[in-house]
Amino acid sequence: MAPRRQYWLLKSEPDAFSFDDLLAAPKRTTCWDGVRNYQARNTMRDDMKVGDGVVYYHSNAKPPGVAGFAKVVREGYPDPTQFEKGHAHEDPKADLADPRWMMVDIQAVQAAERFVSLDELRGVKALEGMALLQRGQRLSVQPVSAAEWKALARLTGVPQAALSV
DNA sequence: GCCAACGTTGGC
DNA sequence: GCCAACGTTGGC
Repeated sequence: MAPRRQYWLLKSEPDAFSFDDLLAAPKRTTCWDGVRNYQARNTMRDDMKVGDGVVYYHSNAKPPGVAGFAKVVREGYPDPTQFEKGHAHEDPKADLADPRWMMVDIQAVQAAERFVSLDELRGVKALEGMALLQRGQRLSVQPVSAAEWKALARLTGVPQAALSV
């Protein structure tokens, strides 16, 4: 039996790497490096599987919101930037033999037909319980339920079929 | 630029 | 192991 597909939300600052940047990337794919939070690391290392759906969220944007959808194309592996001398994400305590920070690769699937702002998300009943909308939630990698995924597809004007990759 | 919320660090 | 100080996130 095929494992059940799961869904995740990844935050990115569009000034640094927007959904359009992902669409323009080779194979519309990027590695999700730079995450330096243990909970987010654990999710990428243990839980994100090839084929899982990814909601691409623009944070620190005007306005913040959902810009598109992607999928996981490679499961957790060491983030090389932790070992790069002078790199902004270098971690001097990281051990080559036992890397501390992990990342996944994601590939763009479909841009939102309509960008849906955080403000609008907050008004949607079906999204009440969404991790993103909980007070004090700052994680850059978060779970999304199947029901939330469906609601987000509807809100962004993207047919379910386009996302059932 | 402000600041609330939260995570990490390091002295003890 | 506590907890104050500090750093970061991210909406506003």
